[in-house]
Amino acid sequence: MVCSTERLSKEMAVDDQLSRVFSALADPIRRDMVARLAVGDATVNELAEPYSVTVQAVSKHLKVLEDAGLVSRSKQAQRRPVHLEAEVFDLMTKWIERYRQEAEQRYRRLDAVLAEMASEDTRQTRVEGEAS
Amino acid sequence: MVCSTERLSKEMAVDDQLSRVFSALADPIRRDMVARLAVGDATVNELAEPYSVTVQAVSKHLKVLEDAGLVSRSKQAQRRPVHLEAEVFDLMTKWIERYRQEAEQRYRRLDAVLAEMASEDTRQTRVEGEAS
DNA sequence: TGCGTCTTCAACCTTTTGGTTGACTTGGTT
DNA sequence: AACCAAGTCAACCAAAAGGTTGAAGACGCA
Repeated sequence: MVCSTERLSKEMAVDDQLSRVFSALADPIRRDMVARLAVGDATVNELAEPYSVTVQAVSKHLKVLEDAGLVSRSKQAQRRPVHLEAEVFDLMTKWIERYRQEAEQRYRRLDAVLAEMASEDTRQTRVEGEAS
Repeated sequence: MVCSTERLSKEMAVDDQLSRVFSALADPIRRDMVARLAVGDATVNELAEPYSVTVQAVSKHLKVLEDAGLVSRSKQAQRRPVHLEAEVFDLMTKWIERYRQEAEQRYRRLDAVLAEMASEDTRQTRVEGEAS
């Protein structure tokens, strides 16, 4: 296995982004904003409207989402329309699916082993029963 | 749309668990432990070994993972084997896929609109070019 | 130019998080 | 009984997160 510094730094970078993405979506308000943005782009004020927090707080939330790569912001006069970037979701999905599948495979293997043991137990019991 | 208190509380409960799961996986050490547990169950000491933190810290991390429903712990003498629970991953996957798909559909629609506009532009340009 | 709107920046506060050390519980071992 | 090993609990600490208010920057419009 190659362990060059580039690879290491790349791994760490991925790790960091994964941390940022998960962390960004750990907040209900930010998840809600993502849901809103899936419908269409929106300005900061529009995004702030449903919540009982200040616009400044929403601006901070958007910065978190942007740093995670979940969202991008363009310029339209004094407006700053926010756009959802769907690609980053793949990063998470890949990570999740990987370990979910491993865990499930292991579960199935364990199931098979248990079934095997159970059938051996019955055989054993039968023999013992015949012996006594 | 039904807005009974049961439904609301259930929605909030789901929301909370989603927050806990995302939050739990936002930490690199905890993600690493999940990766380790996908291979097989492990004790607290085994899990702590690779990291330069105390066992107590790892114990706390495990509590976070457990509260998120990502992990369960049984008793074996003084050991406390940790087991990965794969089902919770579905909760995240569903959430992610939902909004990713919406965003991508929207992107495709936008693409179509832009293509339409582009072809109209070319037609326009051609007409202008012929006129000048 | 001056005004109003949209947005961000800066300073501050409180709560949460991730870590530490030290004491305690629990269950095997000798 | 004495001891050791695995984990957890409790108290504490520093840094980060999420929120607030107040000021400032950027742009359109009268």
